Order: sequence, then C-alpha cells, then structure tokens
Amino acid sequence: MSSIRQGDKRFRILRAAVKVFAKNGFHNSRISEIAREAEVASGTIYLYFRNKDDILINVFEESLDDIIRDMEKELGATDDPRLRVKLFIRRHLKLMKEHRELAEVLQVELRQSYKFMKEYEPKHWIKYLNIIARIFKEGQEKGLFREDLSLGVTKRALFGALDEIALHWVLTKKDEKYLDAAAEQLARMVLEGVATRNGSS
Amino acid sequence: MSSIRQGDKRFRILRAAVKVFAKNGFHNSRISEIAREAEVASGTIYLYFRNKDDILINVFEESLDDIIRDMEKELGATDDPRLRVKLFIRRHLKLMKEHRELAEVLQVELRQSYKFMKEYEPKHWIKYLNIIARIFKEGQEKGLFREDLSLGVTKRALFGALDEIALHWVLTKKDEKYLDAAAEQLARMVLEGVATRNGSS
Amino acid sequence: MSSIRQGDKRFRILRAAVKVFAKNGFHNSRISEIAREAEVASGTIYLYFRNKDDILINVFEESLDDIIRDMEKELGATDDPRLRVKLFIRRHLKLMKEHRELAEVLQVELRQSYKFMKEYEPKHWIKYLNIIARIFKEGQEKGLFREDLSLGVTKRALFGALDEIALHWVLTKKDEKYLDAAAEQLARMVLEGVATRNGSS
Amino acid sequence: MSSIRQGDKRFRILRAAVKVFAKNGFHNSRISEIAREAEVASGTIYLYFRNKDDILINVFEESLDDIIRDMEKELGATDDPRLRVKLFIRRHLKLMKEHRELAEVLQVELRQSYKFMKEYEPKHWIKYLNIIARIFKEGQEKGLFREDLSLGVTKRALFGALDEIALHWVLTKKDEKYLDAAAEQLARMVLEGVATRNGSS
DNA sequence: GATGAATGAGCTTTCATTCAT
DNA sequence: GATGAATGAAAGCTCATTCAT
Repeated sequence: MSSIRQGDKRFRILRAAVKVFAKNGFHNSRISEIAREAEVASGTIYLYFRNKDDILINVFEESLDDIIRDMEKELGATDDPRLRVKLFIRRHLKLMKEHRELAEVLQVELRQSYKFMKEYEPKHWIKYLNIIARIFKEGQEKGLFREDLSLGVTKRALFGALDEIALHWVLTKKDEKYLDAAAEQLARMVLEGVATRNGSS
Repeated sequence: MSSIRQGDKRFRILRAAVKVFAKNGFHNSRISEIAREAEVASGTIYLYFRNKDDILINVFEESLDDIIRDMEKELGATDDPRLRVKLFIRRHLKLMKEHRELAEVLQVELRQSYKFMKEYEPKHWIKYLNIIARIFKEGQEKGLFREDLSLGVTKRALFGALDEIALHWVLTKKDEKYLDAAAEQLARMVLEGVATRNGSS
Repeated sequence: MSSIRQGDKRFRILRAAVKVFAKNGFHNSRISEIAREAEVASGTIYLYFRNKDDILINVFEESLDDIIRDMEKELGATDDPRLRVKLFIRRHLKLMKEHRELAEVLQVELRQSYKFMKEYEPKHWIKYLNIIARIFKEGQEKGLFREDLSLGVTKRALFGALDEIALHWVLTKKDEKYLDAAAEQLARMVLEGVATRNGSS
Repeated sequence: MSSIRQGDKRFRILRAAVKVFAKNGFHNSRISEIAREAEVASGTIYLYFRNKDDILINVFEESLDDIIRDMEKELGATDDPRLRVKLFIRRHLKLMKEHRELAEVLQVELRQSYKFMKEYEPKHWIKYLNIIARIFKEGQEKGLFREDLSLGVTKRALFGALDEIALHWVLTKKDEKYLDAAAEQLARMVLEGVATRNGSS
C-alpha cells in the first residue's frame, strides 16, 4: 500500500508539472506552483525528484514511453508501409489532441532541454523517431518507396512537419477538424513524395 | 555621427546577444554576459532595449527581416514554382549554415517566446512562412501543384521539416555535405508530394 | 528487557552522533545521517532525545561523566599533588588519544554550545575543571604550590593548554609519541611554574 | 573616491559580521541580519564576498593581520625575552578586552572553521602562534629558558591558556580587573615554568 | 515502541534593473 | 550618452520535526 501511495504522489506531481509547464513554460514555472497543483508540500517533490530539471526529464521519459507503446500497438494493425505512414500521422496528431498540455510541453521544452541540459540524452525521443525510419525502410524493402530515400532526412522531415502542424494547432486552438484534415493532407503529400513511380498510391 | 555610434552600439549588443543566447539559451544567459561580450556596460543595454525579453524579440525581428529580404532576392531569380521550392529549401539551409549561432537561437527560442511572451506577435516569422505559401499558390495557379493542397498545412509542413533538419544539423555538428544532401532529398520529396499527375518533375 | 533494549538504542544513537559530529561538525550533521549510522529510523531518535541540540548536550554530559569517573579513579592512586598534576595531564591526553572522535567533538563543539545554547549549563565540564582546581588547592595546603596562585586562573590555564595541545594532535593526526612527549613537557612546565621555591621538583 | 566608498562598504560589512557572529554564532547568523546591521542590501554583500564562509574567513584574516601588526609593534619595545612573554600575555588579553566581539568570534568560530572549512588554511593564526615560539627561542638562545623546551608544545600551551582565560572572561563578563590579575598570574607561572635554574625570575 | 513519508518554514544566493555620477 | 555599484525581490532546495500507521 505504501507503494501505491508512492506511485500516487509521484504521478500527481508529474501530472501537475505537465499542467504548470504547459501554462508557463519550464523556466517560468515555480516548484511551489507545481506543489500547490499537486496538493503536496513543496518539500515532498524532492522526495520523488532530484530537482526541477529532473521533473521535466521524467515528464519527457514517461510520456514518450507511453506514446511509443501506444504507437507500436496502433501500427500492429497492419503491415502495409503506406497504411502505416497514414496511421502514424493520424495517431501522432490524435495524441497531441488528446494530451494537449503534454503536447505543449513536449513541443516547446524538448528542444531547449535537448540542447541545454547536460547529462540528458533523449533516448526515448530518438526511439520514437526511429519508428518512422523503420516504416520507411520496410516500404523500401517492399519496393513501395524510393530506394534513394535517406531515412535520416525523411524521418526528421516527417517528424518536423507533424510537430509544426501540431504546434500551430496547440497554439491557435483551432477545432479538431483541422487536425483530421491536416493528417490527410500530410499523409498524401508524404506518400506521393516517397513513392516509387509504379508504387504511387 | 551620434546615430552611427548609436547604431554601432545597438548592433554590437544584438550580435553579442545572439552569441550568448546560442551558447546558454535565453533563460540561462545573463545581461552582464551580453554586456561583457558587447564591451559595453550593462546599464547601457537599457538605453537601447526595454528589458531582456526585448533584446530577444529584436534579435528575432531584425534577423528575420534580413532573412526575408535575402530570400525574396534569391527567389527573384526565377518564376518557376518548382525551382522556387528548391531554391527556398537550399537557401534556408544555407542560411542556417552561414549563421549558425543565429540558427540555434531561432530554432530553440522562437517557440518558447511566441508562446510565452505576452505582447509578442511574430509578424516576421509569419511573413517568412507566407513566402512558402505564395510559392505553392503560384504552383497551383500554373497547374503544377495539386489544387486540393492546403496552403496552411503545406507551408507548415515544409517549414517544420526544414527546421527539424537544420536543428539536427546544428546540434550534432555534422559536416556541411549533410545539409546539401538533405536539401536535395527534401526538395524532391516535396515536389513529388505536391505535384499534379502530369506536372510531376 | 525493554529497558535494556531502550538503553541499547539510546546508546547506539549517541555513539553514532559522536561519529557523525566528529566527521562533519554539529551544524553540518544531519539527523538522518545519525539515524542511518545508528541503524534506526530518524523518528526513533525523537523517542530518546528532544531535538538535535539535546543529542549534543547528552553527548557532552555522558562523555564527561565517564571521563570524570575515570579521572577520579586514576587520581586515587596517589595523594601527592605534584604526581597528581602529572597524572591528570597524562590521563587527559591519553583519553583524547583513545576516544579521538569524542575528543574532536568536545574540543570543537563545546565552546559553541555553551555559548549559544540557551538553557545549557555545562555542569559536568565545570566539575571536570574543578578536579584540577582541587589538586592545586591540595598542593597549596601542603606547602608545595605557591600560596598566591589563583585557582581560577590556574585551572583554566592548564585546561586551555591541554585542550590546545590535544586539538593540534587531533587535527594534524600526528603519531602518539607526540602526545606522550607533550605530556612530559607540559607537566614539567606547570610544576615548575606553580612550585614554591623550596618545593620545586 | 570609488575606492574609498568600496573600502567603506566592505569594512562596514565586516564590522557588522563580527557583531552578528558574536551575538549568534556563525551558523545561527543570517546574511540578512548582517546586511541590516551594515545598512546595505543583502545582494551588496555578494559584491564584496563570495559567500557566507568567505565573510568569516575575511574576518579572521584581517583581524589577525591587525593583531599581529599590533603585537609586533608592542614587542619592539624590548628585547628581553622574559619581558616579552609578559608583554605578549598582557597585550593579548588587552586586545580581547578592547575587541570583545571580535574575541568572541575568534575564540568560538576559529576552531570550527579551521577544521571544517575545506580550502581554508589559517596562515595568519599560525603566524601569530609563531610569534610566541620566537620569543621562547630567543630566551633559549640567551640562556634564560630551558634548552629542552619544545617550542611547539610551549607555544600551544601558552596560547591555549590565554585563549581559555579570555574565553572565560568574555563569556562571564567579569570586570576588567580580572584580566589584569590573570595576566600577572599567567606570566609568572609561565616564566617560572620555563626558566633555567639560575635564570628564574 | 518504531517507523519514515510528509511537511513547510526559512535560508542563501542570483541577477534584472535602476540611477547617481 | 555611458557607467557599474547597488538594490531587493524572488526562488530552489534543505532538513528538523511530526504523526498516522
């Protein structure tokens, strides 16, 4: 039971942190505000996290862990690379939609942290990126996508496109239709962009 | 002459700020360090800028102003939308290459700022984005790019892809060949992705 | 049996406290470290002591109690005041030698504490000092030590000298020969210093 | 003039620190209280000192510097080692009398710091101690003090005696007569204690 | 009696900004 | 215009102490 409460409090702090970071940005967020939001004393936070950076890192790691698990499951539904690209795009945007605050934090803070936090290596984010790379690789192996496609460039191009679109949506608070339409637009553009001549959908 | 010296000092501060922000990130940069780097007293900075935020905003505005001017000129060389897409991509990445520190600041801080800085509306950045939109619009008008292309989605997708690729390059310090190759890859992918059936390059 | 275990835990805490205080100094020592060292929970400490100050006071009181008992026994071996001075000096330094950590705590923290701890009156320490005074008094009564000797000054002078010598030894970690030699030096100096003309040893 | 004000503020902070440390002890003193006492903002303290430890170290260094200079001058009045011992004792106690707060800080905090402050080497204190050693050495050279006297032990014994006596005076707030009488007592005891047979005063 | 998770007051230190010179 | 010493609000973090179990 102790471990249940443990997990409970830890989780409450992380959830509160996402909320507060989304609202103010990491640097303008106060530990005291996270504590208030999580309904714990500020000292309690330091029982679960080493410092403020550590909270953010754990937000990243655990959220991406969930996202990756979720995405892997989603992609399990088919083995058609073209369909998988579509599924990835839709799912990514859907995730952003369903976890708006988390999305804001990931999009805005990940770059910062990635660059300025010493000791932080964004393993999970790289893993997520490589899910995309794998899909394109399979497409090449099946003769559907061009052979001369650089996986490194392609995975980043797709991720960047998705990220920017999601960011726009998050910041402007457009309605949900926007994301669905954007998913279709982007999927088509990418699929045509990477298709072999005869594999064009 | 006073105005020349004025401009001189103002410019030195902005240049110093880019350097310092690129090294430490905005929030971990000290006004005093910018002052040292610019070889002015820290009080002097407040003769030219309202506060620390204002320095960053001016870095954005003036840099993007230069970049936009530069890009407009570049694109003036042709009126073929397909070529213009290529030119845009190449030029953007080349700019990142030539102004590495500025690139680091733009990529890492712009998102933060336009989300969290009250009163800041990123007009210049929107203008830059719309250069892309215009190219695609012209392509549509000439029957080269698909009619059903959403300009809003497409411009963001391209910008996001470019930004992510440039970010990767900036952070990993790969050699310059990488950017050139990436430019070709991305250009081809986009052009095929947006082409009408018969307009495929 | 409960009281035996009681005493056991209490004693373990005090022993741990001596060790931790000696290593870090009172103010830089953590209750949690004492608890860890004593292998009890930190809350348990508060079953035996009122607060952190109380632990230190009890270290003083009980250590000095032991030391006084030990010293009384030692001095019982003779009733020659000159010999007793020698025995006192030797024994004091030997005690420091045998209880090095305790010595460090007494020498460094005692001054602090009896100046700044409200409510703390160093009864035991005064008692120890008065053992010295008594020896000198006996020497005067037997016509061996000068009549004009101020006992208050003399007891403090001898204690101060011993304390400084022991402190030096503790801090510089010289070998044990040093303490033996110092004991002889100091004993001779004091005895000649306090002797009546004809009573000079 | 800038340097005059500089020195002024720095000195005010040091003087305030002595007062506050004497009242509360180093660890129970607050930077904010020193600032209030010195009538500067707390941030100003950090323009002159690296941190709280640094203030204490500078109190030590500069006070001892003054004391050493003062003592050297005092001892210049004679070259009789026996007289010099007397002068040293009197002067030391007089100094404690005249700078009561400083005396409290030196006596109570020096030991702590000496032991627990990494990087702090009490050069000045050692120098002071060696003034005593030099007097005894001269006494030996002139055949006045015993040849077998260990200078290391003797200097520490005398310093320890003086320190303890002064501490008692400082803490009990006895009147000034006490110190004068104690000086005579101690001087006689030491001189007889170290004299050669024929050199006994 | 024993535990140790939780508390929250309170500290040092930083640094953007001001303003007398 | 230029300076940089001075300011003081503000925040992260620690740790003695409590108390439900």
